[in-house]
Amino acid sequence: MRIVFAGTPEFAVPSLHALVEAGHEVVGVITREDAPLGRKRILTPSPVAAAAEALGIPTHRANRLGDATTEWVRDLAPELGVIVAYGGLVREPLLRLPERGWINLHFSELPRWRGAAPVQRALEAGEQRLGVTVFRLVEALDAGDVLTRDEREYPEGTPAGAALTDLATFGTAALTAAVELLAQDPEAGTPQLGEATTARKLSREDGKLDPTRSTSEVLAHWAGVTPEPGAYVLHDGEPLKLRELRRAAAADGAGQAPSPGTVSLDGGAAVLALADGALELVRVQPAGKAAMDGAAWLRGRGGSAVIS
RNA sequence: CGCGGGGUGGAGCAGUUCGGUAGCUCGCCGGGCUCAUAACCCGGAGGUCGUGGGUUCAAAUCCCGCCCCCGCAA
Repeated sequence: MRIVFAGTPEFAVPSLHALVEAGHEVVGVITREDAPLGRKRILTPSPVAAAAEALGIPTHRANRLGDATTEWVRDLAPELGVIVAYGGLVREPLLRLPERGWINLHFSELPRWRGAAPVQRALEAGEQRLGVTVFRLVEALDAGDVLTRDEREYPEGTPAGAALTDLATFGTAALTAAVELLAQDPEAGTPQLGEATTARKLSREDGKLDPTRSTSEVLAHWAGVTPEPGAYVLHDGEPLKLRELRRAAAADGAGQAPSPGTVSLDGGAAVLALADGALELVRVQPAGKAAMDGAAWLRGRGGSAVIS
């Protein structure tokens, strides 16, 4: 099929590759404009732009899908539009430009977690069974008829970054299957059933963990915001990023449990006491410092600390 | 010139305000104790204090330049 593809970050790249490998004619790629990256603000093309160039596919870079983009797409005369994590909405008249419309690979089991950060929000909510849904794009956000779906289980504490990377590849099967489906039946699709929830974009404040909550809750919260925007707690009023966390071996029940928020050395590991258990701070990063072992950080603080 | 923190044996820190013997918690090496241990005891190696210059009898510490790392912001 003659396809125009829209996507931006790393986890949209496997979809682009899958379409090409499935033998489809990807005639153009839309991606966000090159953005200044890092402290040195080096202007960098998006991962999808880089992938498209490597494949020899012409790109169109825009931060909004407006008239210029619509004209560009019109000239390509695609049969189908495929969008994966582009970072912007497709509206009329661009939406109805391809004969068979647009489809989107979304990283949740729609109608749950519509929006910008489905994997992060699902993990944050403690879900470990994550899904992908390919659906037809309509004007309302993530609300169109469903073509294909799939799902997969992840171990507790799987960070969002790792889950997303995995789903990005896992989801390509559902994507290419959906394209097949549309090739055979242009009217394919079934309405989304069930209650819709929204996956709001994460801000930096969303990364603040609460040590007064349960071990499961804190671990799920950590997983949802790792590596972006990054989980942190406060120590002496300064943020302490928690790069790597895991459940600590159960302490012997005999001793009095330290109050939640207390970090102490236990068998060479930095262990954070919570309401109903403890987590090991495997790797931490104080503000202004490079990441370091949790135990090393704690030793440099005299062997104990209190965070909030 | 966006704001800010930092660079001290292998790791993490203190020492810098107010210049005057290189310190702490670990790790490492050797020995001891123990049924045993990430426990304990004894001993040891390892540092041009990021870098270049300046001030001084004397600089990790004060002054100036430069390099590198990181947290924010974008």
